[in-house]
Amino acid sequence: MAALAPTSLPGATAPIDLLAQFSESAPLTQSLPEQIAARLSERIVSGAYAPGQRILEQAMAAEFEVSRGPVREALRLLEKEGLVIILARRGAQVTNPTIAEVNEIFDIRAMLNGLRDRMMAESAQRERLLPLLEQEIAKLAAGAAALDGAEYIDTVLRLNRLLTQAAGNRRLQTILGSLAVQTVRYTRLGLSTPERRQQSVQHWQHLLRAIREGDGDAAERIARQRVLDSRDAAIEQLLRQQAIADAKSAA
Amino acid sequence: MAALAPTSLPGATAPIDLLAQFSESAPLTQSLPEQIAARLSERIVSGAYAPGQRILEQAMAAEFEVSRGPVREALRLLEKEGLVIILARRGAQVTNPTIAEVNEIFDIRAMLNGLRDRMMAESAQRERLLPLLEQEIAKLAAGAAALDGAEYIDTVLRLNRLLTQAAGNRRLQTILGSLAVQTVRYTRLGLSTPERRQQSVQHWQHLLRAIREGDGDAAERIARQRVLDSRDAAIEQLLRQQAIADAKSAA
DNA sequence: GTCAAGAAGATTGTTGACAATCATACAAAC
DNA sequence: GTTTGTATGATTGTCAACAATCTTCTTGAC
Repeated sequence: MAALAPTSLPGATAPIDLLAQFSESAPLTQSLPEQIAARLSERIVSGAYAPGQRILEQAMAAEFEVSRGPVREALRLLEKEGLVIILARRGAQVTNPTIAEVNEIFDIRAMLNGLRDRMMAESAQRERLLPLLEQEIAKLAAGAAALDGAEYIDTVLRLNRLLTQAAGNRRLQTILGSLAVQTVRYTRLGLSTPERRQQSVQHWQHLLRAIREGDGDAAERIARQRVLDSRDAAIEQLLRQQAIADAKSAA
Repeated sequence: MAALAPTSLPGATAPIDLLAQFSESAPLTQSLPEQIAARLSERIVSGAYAPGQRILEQAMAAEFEVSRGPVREALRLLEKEGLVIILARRGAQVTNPTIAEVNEIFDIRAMLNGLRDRMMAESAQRERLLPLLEQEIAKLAAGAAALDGAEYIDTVLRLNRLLTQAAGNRRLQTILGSLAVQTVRYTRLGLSTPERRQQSVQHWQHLLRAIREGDGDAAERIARQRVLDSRDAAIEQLLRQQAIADAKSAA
């Protein structure tokens, strides 16, 4: 009955599709729950759905013109990503991460990116990936000043996805993909300063050298530092958002 | 209609409940899908359901005397734990991890246990946990020779759970809990040798000292080494199981 | 004998309705 | 004035049936 084509959902506009962006191998046709999850993910990440806001199965089913079943499953997918929390008999609501929780996410990312980049440096077949990496990092270096915020972050995301896929650890891919969605939520709109970008580019270049030289220890150390630096930016961004929210509620 | 009491499922025997064992805070009444997931998890971990075996929604619904809805959701929970894989329009089947995938799981555990134990060592409130840790590790040291396989592993699991909960990183708890279920699948029946146990106890004691002294670097290094050692045991165990399975299929 | 095409059966995906539970508002008692 | 109990409405949990899809078996051609 309900069509399964990617853009079959009513009111579909931008096919940004954040979830698919990080999935290991995007299937040509997304399932209905996945399509719904992608749409909702977009709204949460963009801030259209505020933290704490409830998401009612009935209302979503009506809007997307499906029954509650697929919506239900979509909400479970979003829970896996950490974008909503589902309480028994109380339904789903948009998560409202504290500073502490954002710290936790970045701590985990720091460790797992370290593992990933160490694997990369110690992989026998890294030669094959090096040209691609060099190209992407060159793009990053060139665009550090030129690109706008969203483009810059997209480039970094692409770079990260490249490394994650190359590491060849499926479960690591899944976990990092899930954490990436959460990360994007706090960095996408964040205007990274030129200084921070400059430092980020330097980190990537150091990482590239470590991988080229097969230095796993260095690759891990650099990756870790890079994530912990980006954590600071995310925290700042979150504080700014919260300040705005507080000001609004006070007005 | 269907009762929700913990033992309401037909044919319920042992309330082992592996899933609840690793959940952050076991709710007093498990939901129907959770109960079903726990039962199926038991069967997969124990080997009653062989790798590759399909799990049909209809059949499970009939056996547990529920409709397919809760079974469906239970299977999604098991997928999250990595015990089954769900393919679109082809249903769920028990995962059949390769040596490479087990390696991947332990690699991730090594990193995240490292983070966890570093957090523990650097936590200001570690003083409060130290007596409990000392007690458990003493129990482990005393029982290294006396306890049987399952008891020994349970003690190690309890110790790990204690540390994971104490770290206070919810997402880390979730990820490590999920990985632990997978790990148990390959170590529960594995008869660790006395030598390996002895070495494991030593590692725990070294870790204890590092935590007591607040040495985060050491705690991380030791935790990592401990997991990588246990990885070897798991791989051996897996090879043995596969050899048995091969012999059976050849006969 | 092997391979391809088609039909039948099995299985998941989706739907709408009903049951159980929870949150809220209101009233009554202390 | 505060608190407790109750009734009502809202919302999720579960169910059984239907639709869509995949797998397997059979049939036929080369």
